[in-house]
Amino acid sequence: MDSTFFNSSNSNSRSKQFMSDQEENDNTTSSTPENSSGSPPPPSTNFSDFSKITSTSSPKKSARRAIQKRVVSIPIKGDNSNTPPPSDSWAWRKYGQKPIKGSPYPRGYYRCSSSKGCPARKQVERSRVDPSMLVITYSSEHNHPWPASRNHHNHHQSNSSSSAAAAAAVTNKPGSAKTVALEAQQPEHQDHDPTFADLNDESLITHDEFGWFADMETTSSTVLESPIFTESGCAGGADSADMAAMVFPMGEEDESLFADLGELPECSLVFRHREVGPQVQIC
DNA sequence: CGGTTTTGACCCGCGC
DNA sequence: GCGCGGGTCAAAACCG
Repeated sequence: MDSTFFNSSNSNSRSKQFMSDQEENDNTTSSTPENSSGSPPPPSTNFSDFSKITSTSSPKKSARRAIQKRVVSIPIKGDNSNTPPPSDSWAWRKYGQKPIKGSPYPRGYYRCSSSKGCPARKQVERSRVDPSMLVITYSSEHNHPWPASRNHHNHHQSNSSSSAAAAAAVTNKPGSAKTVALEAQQPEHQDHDPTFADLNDESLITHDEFGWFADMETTSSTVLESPIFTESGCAGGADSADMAAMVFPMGEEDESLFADLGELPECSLVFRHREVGPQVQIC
């Protein structure tokens, strides 16, 4: 099914691909001139998970292909240990689950099934620091198009994807909020990649290739009242700057997008890579 | 019947 | 060099 996706990487480096990509991504996203210059290590707060992804750098990895990632942290109402991942309008197929050391909760691995060859993947896990937080990491290759119609897929998956349906149910829980951290990855030599640059500007993230990314961002752009963010973001203040994440309010357009998402909670927090420090908004 | 989930095994990078 | 941890594969089971 996803043969196309996997064909992009050799069997020998299947796992490496993703791992290295993350690292590359980290490198890329955290190496922006503004950020790299004396940027302190990520806060060792609830964002520990994000830190690994957004701040860690691994220069040794050569550029291969761009991988964009977004990390979404969603406060979950209730503390069900079997909380399914929130729906994000795309169909996801779970392809693995692994217990994470240091965390009583396993991490689920999902692959986009909205369309053949969909390179997107996401990891869903409970925050080890705050079990009430669900951390979702979205990732996709830079040059791979994202399913054009999320709405369509969303509806579609509702019928065929139990996980998606379940996820929606979860996110529909009133009072729940989401924290979203997204990050993008790209080859080292593409520091100025226009597309990637867009990632630093929510208003421009609308390219087809990154339509999903833009959508994701928008989708997760709702503000949120995140314990995590409250602690490290608000309290942390400066140290959260290197988190390369920021929060931005959800505008009407965002809401429109959210409309079709439905499953997203009233509040969500978005972390983005940007030279600007994170912003915190509480709804 | 097609697609998804579950779960054990395998692979690989990293740290010691 | 070895062990650990994380990510993915693949087969079987499950579900609508």
